[in-house]
Amino acid sequence: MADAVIDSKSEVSDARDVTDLVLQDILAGVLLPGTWLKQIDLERRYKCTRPEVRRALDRLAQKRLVEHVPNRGYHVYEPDGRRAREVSEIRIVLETAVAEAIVEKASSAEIARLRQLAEHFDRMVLNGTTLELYEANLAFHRHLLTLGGNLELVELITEIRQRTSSAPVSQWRTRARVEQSGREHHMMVDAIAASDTDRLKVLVRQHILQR
Amino acid sequence: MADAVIDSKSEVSDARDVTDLVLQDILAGVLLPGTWLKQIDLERRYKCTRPEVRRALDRLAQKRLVEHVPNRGYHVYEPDGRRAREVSEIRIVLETAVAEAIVEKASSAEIARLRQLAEHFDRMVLNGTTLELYEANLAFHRHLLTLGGNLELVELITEIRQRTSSAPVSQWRTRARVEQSGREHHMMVDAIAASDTDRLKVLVRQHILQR
DNA sequence: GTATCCTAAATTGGCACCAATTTTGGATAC
DNA sequence: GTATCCAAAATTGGTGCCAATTTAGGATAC
Repeated sequence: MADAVIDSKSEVSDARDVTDLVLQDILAGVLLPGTWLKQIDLERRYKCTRPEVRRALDRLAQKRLVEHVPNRGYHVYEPDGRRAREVSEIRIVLETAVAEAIVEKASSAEIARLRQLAEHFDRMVLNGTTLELYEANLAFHRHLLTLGGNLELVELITEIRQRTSSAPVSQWRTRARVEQSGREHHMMVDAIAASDTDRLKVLVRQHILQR
Repeated sequence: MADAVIDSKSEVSDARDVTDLVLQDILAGVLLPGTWLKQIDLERRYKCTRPEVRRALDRLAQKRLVEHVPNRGYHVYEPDGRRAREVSEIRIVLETAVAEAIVEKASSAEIARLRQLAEHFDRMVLNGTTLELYEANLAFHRHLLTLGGNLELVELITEIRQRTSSAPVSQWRTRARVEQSGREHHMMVDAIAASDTDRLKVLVRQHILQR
């Protein structure tokens, strides 16, 4: 992807994978749950070819973000309360489990970096798009988990995070809630700096549940 | 260089998805790590079309069981010690976490069913193929996890189990080890029947690590 | 006026062909 | 004898076309 960044012509869309573009539009709430993703529309919307569209849809179906109905097409999954709850449970188990390793291994330099990312999130709350906010949040949490030392876990959580974010707009709509998220980020960094594992665990649990 | 072995006899049914067939051959050790999966070979081996092969390869690449090198093709991933260790860690965290729920919710009927599956595994140790043994093991663990009540977790663990089973043959080679697995299954069922959560957790941890 | 059937448009999904890139084998130069 | 370069073969990956299936619209019967 590094070489693709240099090539910033008229549109970024040619360089990045179509799958990510559709994914982001689903996460951003542009493509609402239940919407039928007609291949001809996606083809035009993302300026790409038919096979690319099909591959993207197949990948999203594998990730279970869209459902495939043979000879009918693909449509965005409806939000599933049970699934969302179960994914939250899984995230709590995994993310509180790494809390110990994080407190143990975090150097002051890495804590400073984490603080930077928390501040970047705050800035995006004030003057950033929904997508930028989403990515700032993701960056913070990815770096947080990276401190645990289990890279496979970082990827896994990043993956399952996308799994139930079918209605991020409604979840992130209220400004108060987003600002609360920002404060919690800083509290987590504080807990790490203070080597307070138990507090970090409580914060992580709350942070996942409150959304 | 060792190319994909062409064996036109092993075709069983057109009904199943090609992706699963390739997946099973990788898990069974028929397609060894490092093997280049030439599209023309797969096409003939599984009696399917070129697009089907491509979709299967793309899906396996998403699951990170094969690596895609542009204009070169797809090859089976080499076993990665670090990754295997990290996946084991994740599995321990997740599977010990559901231990409580399992002990709490398991009815006598479901415990009996679990016992059946453990016994089925034992039979496959004696007179079953590597694949049948693998599936009997999977069936036991899936039912075990199902008792926890978090269906999303069942799917997730099933998924990450496949993620590092690139060398199941070497892992499962010794009969003594497989028989030990069978005994551990029964010990786990015993612990559930006795409502001994802590013992179940210890057993689960050992079971994951010993492989 | 309503329900049913039938025809036509639209969409999906598979198939075959072709261009682009890489690898292999051999010939040539040193 | 060894290394380098070039040409031919093979493989990947994209494009366009067409068949199969579904849906929408309208005509007909009751």
